[in-house]
Amino acid sequence: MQDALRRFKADIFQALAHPTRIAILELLAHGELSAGALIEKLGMEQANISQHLAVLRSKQLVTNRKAGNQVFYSVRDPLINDVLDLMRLYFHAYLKESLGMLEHMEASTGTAA
Amino acid sequence: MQDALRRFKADIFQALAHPTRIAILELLAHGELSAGALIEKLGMEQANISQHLAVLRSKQLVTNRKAGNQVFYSVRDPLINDVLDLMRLYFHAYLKESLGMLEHMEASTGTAA
DNA sequence: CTTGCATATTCGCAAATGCGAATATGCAAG
DNA sequence: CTTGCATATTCGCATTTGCGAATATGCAAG
Repeated sequence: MQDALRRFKADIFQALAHPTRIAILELLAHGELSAGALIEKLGMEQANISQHLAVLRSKQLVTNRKAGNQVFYSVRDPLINDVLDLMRLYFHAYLKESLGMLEHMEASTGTAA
Repeated sequence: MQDALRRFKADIFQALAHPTRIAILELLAHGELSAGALIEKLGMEQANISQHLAVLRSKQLVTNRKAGNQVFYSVRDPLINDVLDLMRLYFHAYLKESLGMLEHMEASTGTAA
């Protein structure tokens, strides 16, 4: 049971583990978009985006609504946006630390030639 | 730049995208543990755990402290625990929904034979 | 029914991942 | 220096992933 839970989490993380899929979710954070709109905004191959959408669908991270010719996607649970926001915080902390490390290195090696 | 950020996030999620690595981080949430302790608690191959620790190290999710013969690991930034906690929330929401769906199905098909 | 558009799926194929077996490294005791 | 323990790395090998090209599906207009 404990293990099933971890597999579940790992599956979700796996679905998030691609820059294009993160971009899709971030674009959808503001509201639903058609597949075509996503393809245009991301400037990538149609098949590629469709495949990534299939991954997000299979893990139930997005839902889709068909309207005539088009398919509109939206994030199923806003908690996912919270996770992405937390990652943004994490990135900033990390970045600050990296910059601090850089400054420290420059200070100790001497900035002037 | 936007893209670099997404690659960064995707890399972190990728590191989280394995049940064993999630288990490691959850065990470390309460404090540092030696590699040996992790191996024992998880009951898996030594090489396997060591490989997973290498992944977590390479993404800087954990730090290690060497003490004589042993190596002690700890999570570098507690924010990662927050991410895992959020995932727990997500899982519970998801589970409740799944159960709700199940109940609904049973109700509409009729529980009695 | 045919044509055309939006989207999804399938098909190789290259690259990445996960695993255990085997081997290497590094420290510490004798 | 040798021996032994704790941990890390390397080596095949099987599985999974990501991609574009090609093809399929489904709806809507004529």
